[in-house]
Amino acid sequence: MSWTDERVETLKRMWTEGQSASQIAKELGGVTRNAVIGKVHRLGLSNRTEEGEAAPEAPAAAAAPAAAAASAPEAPRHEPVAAKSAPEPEPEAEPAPVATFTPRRPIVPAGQPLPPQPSANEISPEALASVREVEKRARKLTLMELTERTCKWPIGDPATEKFWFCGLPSQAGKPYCEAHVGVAFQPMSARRDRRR
DNA sequence: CCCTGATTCGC
DNA sequence: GCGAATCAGG
Repeated sequence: MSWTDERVETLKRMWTEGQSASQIAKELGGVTRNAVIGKVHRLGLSNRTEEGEAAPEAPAAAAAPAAAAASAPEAPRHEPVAAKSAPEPEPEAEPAPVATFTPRRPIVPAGQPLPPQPSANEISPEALASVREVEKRARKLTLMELTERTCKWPIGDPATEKFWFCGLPSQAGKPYCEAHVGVAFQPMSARRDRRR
């Protein structure tokens, strides 16, 4: 493969959009991410900041909204957590900062469709027990250690040091490990004849 | 371990 | 010019 005008154009467009080198390489085909990065440098566009602009813009406050937009178009409303002792798993509440930060309107590969959002939050005793057991063995990953195959269930209070992500192997295509999938995705039947 | 971009250097 | 190998890092 060679760098035809068309391929270079695609490269420029995607790079400007904030796509990663590997994503661009995948899109183009026939090249590795190294080739893409090399080309990017030769083209002199390694600096992704727009021309002229001297505004590096701090991503500080933007993190949460960005994550929400990327992974959960409809962020579920949280019930105020009753007791601090029991971090009360939210029904499929995406941890706010989960999405990887990428600049410039990246085209998010589209995660899994969000499961139905149960309004009630009733969890089977078995599932709860399983979760408690699993959370003892949590890998306690930090945000940046999360990958597509690690459980992203948040554990603890984000406002304190005692906060981490489960990190156990996630179910294929799911954001959580088996135990947390069990509490995050509840079949209607499980909640059916429960009353509060 | 998964990923990111940056750099080097033989081709 | 090209890009694999390597480096540095989250």
